[in-house]
Amino acid sequence: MTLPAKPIPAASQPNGSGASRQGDGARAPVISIRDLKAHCSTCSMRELCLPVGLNAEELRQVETVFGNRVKLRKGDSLYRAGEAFSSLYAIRIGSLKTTVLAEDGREQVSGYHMLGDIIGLDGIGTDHHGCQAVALEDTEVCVLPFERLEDLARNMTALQHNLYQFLSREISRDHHIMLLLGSMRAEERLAVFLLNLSDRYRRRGYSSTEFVLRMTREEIGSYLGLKLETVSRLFSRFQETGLIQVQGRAVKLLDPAALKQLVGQRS
Amino acid sequence: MTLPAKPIPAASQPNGSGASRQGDGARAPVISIRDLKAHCSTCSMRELCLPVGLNAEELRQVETVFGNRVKLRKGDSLYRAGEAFSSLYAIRIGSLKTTVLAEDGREQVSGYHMLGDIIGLDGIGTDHHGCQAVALEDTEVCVLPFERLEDLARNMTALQHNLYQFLSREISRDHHIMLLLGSMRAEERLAVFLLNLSDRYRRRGYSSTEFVLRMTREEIGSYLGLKLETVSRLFSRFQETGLIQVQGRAVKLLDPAALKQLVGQRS
DNA sequence: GATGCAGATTGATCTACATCAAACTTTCGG
DNA sequence: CCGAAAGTTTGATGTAGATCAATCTGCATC
Repeated sequence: MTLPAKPIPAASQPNGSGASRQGDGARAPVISIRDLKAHCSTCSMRELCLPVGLNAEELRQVETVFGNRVKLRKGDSLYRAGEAFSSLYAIRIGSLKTTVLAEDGREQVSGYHMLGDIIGLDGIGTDHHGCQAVALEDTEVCVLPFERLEDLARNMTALQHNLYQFLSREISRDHHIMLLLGSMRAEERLAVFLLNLSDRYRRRGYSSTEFVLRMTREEIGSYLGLKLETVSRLFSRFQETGLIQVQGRAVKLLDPAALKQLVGQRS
Repeated sequence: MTLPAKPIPAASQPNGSGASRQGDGARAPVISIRDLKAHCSTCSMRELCLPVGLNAEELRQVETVFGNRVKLRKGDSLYRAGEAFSSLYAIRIGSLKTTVLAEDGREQVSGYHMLGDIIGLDGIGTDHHGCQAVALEDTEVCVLPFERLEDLARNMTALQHNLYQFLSREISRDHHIMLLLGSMRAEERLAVFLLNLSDRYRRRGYSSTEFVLRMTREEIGSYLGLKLETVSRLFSRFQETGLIQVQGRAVKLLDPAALKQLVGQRS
């Protein structure tokens, strides 16, 4: 099931550039690249990430524990379902999808994660990753060895609490996706998806009305419990009715209010 | 939105008896009933619950923190969405459903919890409960004040780890429900539901093939993203094909293997 | 700049499940 | 023990979204 590890030429591409497509699903080795140690104090995601609310001295301590960074190219797996769990990962740059798979091989996108997000949380309970994490573009994550995180949390109330909060928020998010999957029409699902992205981009200081989707129609469909054709049709319909403007993966929300209103509407 | 609190006559009914139906959705006050303090050391759910793996001395400490017990009658709410969060709850006797609700009022069952389960985990992240918990029968829970739990966890590695694990496992469970809601046919969903119950009853020492459902067809449907009529038809069909035997809420699994095989099958 | 291929769009048709409807059964308060 | 209400079953019909299929578009590689 697991492809052989394939080393990545260290720091071959500054992230965000037009790095060459890899897309072979290679496993990303956890490599420490020169002095690319995590530096939370200067990280732009400081206020959204795990160390939120820590003071300078605490930040310094946390940095000593937050291990190396890992670079991923588009299509690389950060971890796979079933692998031994040892670390959480904080996304510094880029984005990943996580997918769960059923016994019969069916696969479903269970999450769409962007910078500042912590992933790998579902591995704590069983000591094995319960899903696969795949980079959707060139991506960089900080490695957070969980045992050391636990140790540190014991003497740092704020960090301890942040950890509980991150886990808990993931649960809340999942509950809302369950609501979406269980009781919303296709149209509503896509609207919720777009509004959620909009909100997350806004909180990260990016435009909340113009962004580029990192997932294919098929991946979005999988995430929303729909088929790719349905997703495509909905994008077209939303464009026709003046709600959005779409050009492939590039989306512009023209009328977010109307999009919001659409949620919770009868057919 | 919140109904006025309504006191419950203390310990009017030994649990499990034919306690009179209440069903008015009354709010259960957190009452401490005489000396009904939690006693993990003698609790039958010790091995499944939060204190799993603690030694005798640790257990003793935990007991001092695990507050009072609360009794609920069928239909009572343990907490409601939006209420301030302060405690987790460990189910001692009985069962509860949790429901999330969308802005437009739509409600969906997000969980079906039985003895040994810890509920309220989604409140940690926001300091407010994200869902409502309603007793499905006469039920008793232990109150675990979260702040004191956090304090205790700082000096008790095993408890700290258990807490993280419980949170993480809830995430894994939710991911699997997302998989179910997003990509399984109605038949498969009900089969997974029944097999999951079977497994949970087995691990609690009850029969894994004969049990009584505590939810209505409508609640089961809501949980599985189906309509009550569909659930009812599926029960009938499963009975016709000899997979199960149903009599209202009483279910007997006649062929669990076939039920398992059904999952992941094309139409 | 040509070529190949993954991804996207759009149309026609099918179907699993929802919806509407009616009868039946169980539960529970009085 | 009766009657109302809640819950369940079963049938007839409707429909949102799936499936099948064909074409189109963009972008990565040579």
